Amino acid sequence: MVKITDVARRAGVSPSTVSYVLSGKRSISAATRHRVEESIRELGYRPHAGARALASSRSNVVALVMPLRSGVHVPVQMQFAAAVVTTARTHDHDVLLLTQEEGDDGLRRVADSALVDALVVMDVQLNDARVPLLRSLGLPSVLIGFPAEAHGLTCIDLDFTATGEECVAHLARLGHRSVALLGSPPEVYVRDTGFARRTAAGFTAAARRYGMRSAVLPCAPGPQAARETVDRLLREHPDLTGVVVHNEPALGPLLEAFHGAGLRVPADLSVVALCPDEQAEGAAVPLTSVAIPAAEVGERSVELLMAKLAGREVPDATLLPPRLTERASTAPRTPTT
Amino acid sequence: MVKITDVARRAGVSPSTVSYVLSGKRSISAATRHRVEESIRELGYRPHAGARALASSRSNVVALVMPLRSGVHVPVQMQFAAAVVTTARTHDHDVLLLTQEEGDDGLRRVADSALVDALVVMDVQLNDARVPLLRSLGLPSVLIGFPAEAHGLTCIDLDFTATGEECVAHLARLGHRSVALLGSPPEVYVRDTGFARRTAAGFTAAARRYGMRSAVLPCAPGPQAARETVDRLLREHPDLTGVVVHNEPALGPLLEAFHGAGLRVPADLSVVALCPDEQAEGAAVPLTSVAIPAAEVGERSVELLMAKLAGREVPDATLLPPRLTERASTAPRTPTT
DNA sequence: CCTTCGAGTCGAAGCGCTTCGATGAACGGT
DNA sequence: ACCGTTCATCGAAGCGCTTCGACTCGAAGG
Repeated sequence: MVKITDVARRAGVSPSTVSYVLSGKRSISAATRHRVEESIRELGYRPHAGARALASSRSNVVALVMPLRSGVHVPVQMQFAAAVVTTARTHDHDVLLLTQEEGDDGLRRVADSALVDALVVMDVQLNDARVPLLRSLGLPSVLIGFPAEAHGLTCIDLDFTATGEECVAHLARLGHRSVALLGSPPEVYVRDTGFARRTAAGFTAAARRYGMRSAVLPCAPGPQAARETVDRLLREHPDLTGVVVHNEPALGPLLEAFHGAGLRVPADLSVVALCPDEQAEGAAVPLTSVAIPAAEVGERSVELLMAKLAGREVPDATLLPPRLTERASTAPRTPTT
Repeated sequence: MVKITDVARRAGVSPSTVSYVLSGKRSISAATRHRVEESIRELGYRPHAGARALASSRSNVVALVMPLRSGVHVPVQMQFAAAVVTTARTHDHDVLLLTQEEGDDGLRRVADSALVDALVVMDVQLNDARVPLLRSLGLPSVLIGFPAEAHGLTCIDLDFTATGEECVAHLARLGHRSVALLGSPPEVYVRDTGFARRTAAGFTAAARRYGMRSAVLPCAPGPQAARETVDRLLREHPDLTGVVVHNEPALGPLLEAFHGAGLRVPADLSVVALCPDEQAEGAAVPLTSVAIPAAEVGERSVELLMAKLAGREVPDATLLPPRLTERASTAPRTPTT
């Protein structure tokens, strides 16, 4: 194994000089830098990560805590993870993969043992048990999603309020006057996720602003539940011409239920979905949709982390603007006779 | 930060004794062990990972190299990754996530810098450029999949030969006499993956053994290609009653093409798929299938790695037996009039 | 011309842990 | 009673790196 003293000897300098060439923390003459860099290349030198971590109290590793078993759409998680790894690498950091399973202890372990020097925590819930822990850990962290009490934490997510608004705005532009949001099953609203509520709030507020009639209905997954939801929707809102679906697993069944009810998309009903692009593209009628910008979230979270590690101030909350992609499922309202 | 000397002082022993309690590498009296463990608990001591790595030249981290952008079914990859992380944790190791993108350099980097002490490499291709590198790296590694020249490497995968055989055996038991394997697009056979060929070999050998007529056809993805493949298949093998599909993306289109050709599954045609269970269950007619045992592969690969790290001998090749799950798409051959 | 300063470099002191050899103590065998 | 063993523990020497203070030298400032 080649070490820093080997490089130093070959370049005719002291080990500390080599270190300074590597870190750039002190000025080095061009000539010396050159010789050192040459020696490094020739010897194929790589600093020993452990030694470095010990001496500098920086491991250059960030932890990524993933919900490896959750209901979140898996390919989206993957995109996110890929973005985190890639971005971390551009900042000379590596990524340690932790699962939600290990829970609190896992976080504490990697933090206390100085295995990592920052954390990215995915899938944060409204009342996430890890939040107090993260506060006390003394390591920079970024949360994907917003807990109820986010003060002093750095959080990032799609701006679901704006997403709700944007979907309504799109339908408004197309002339729709009566719209509905089909959301998550009731328990989700109660239990954990802030985003369901935020979407609904944006949706409702925008509808009011545009002077549209609007409704918000929860929807359980499964064809049976979808049919019931659609029945109820059409009964209670016979003039409905636009819906927004914020419920990936129920999306397919709902579309079939619309079909079953004799509604053609988009002729009779315009549909906007909140779902991954693949899903939107794969539907029988390609769906106008807003996707979770997973790659962007991943990239930005690492960037926030790096900023914090560098001692820079970062905003507590980062909300990424929704991007609505128009596809075939939305059309101007056909004036009903 | 609490360190080993703090624990030692509190327990009234020397640091080395604490270390030996932790590692179990020397015998310690029950009384002393007890006092030390108590102190550790009370102080909340965690050894500094870097210091440990430096002193012991073991980082207790394994690298997982994932193809984060590839065509491999993503949820299956996830399952695999989850199993790797979980199993690694049971052996007191953590997992560093690398992407294929970083390529050779990434492997060399984490190896040379002693960031990790072993590697799990997914998605190994027949002529994988990383193979020579892995040989020269001097770290234990486990490959998921088999390269052309696997000598001296530890590889693990589903036993595709046995899988081909098992599918045929299943159809044979049901009385089928003429079967076909619909495989990957032609380029796959040529380019990279050994498993396509191995499945075909097992399939053909078993068919011969059972005295069945058999054919192997490649199949490109997409509805168009699927229809052409099915047309050709029925034309060339009019007596066909069973097919095995080893091509996840083409599976849906193929089923539709069968339907379009007037074939009912399983009444007219029995279908066995090689695909994830979710996909098999989600089909219109739930498919009899063999799944890649991702979780098992992940677990076993880490176990192999740990054995190698412990200096134990491990087999070069580990082939996991296929498990065929019967669902609705296969049925006894209905004797044609 | 002497001081001051900054740029460039070195030496040495750790960072927190593991591990090796050494040291006692206890113990059974003769 | 003595010796060889084994068991339990300690002290000290690193592991390979970073970093702090100190030093030198030439240029700039008075």
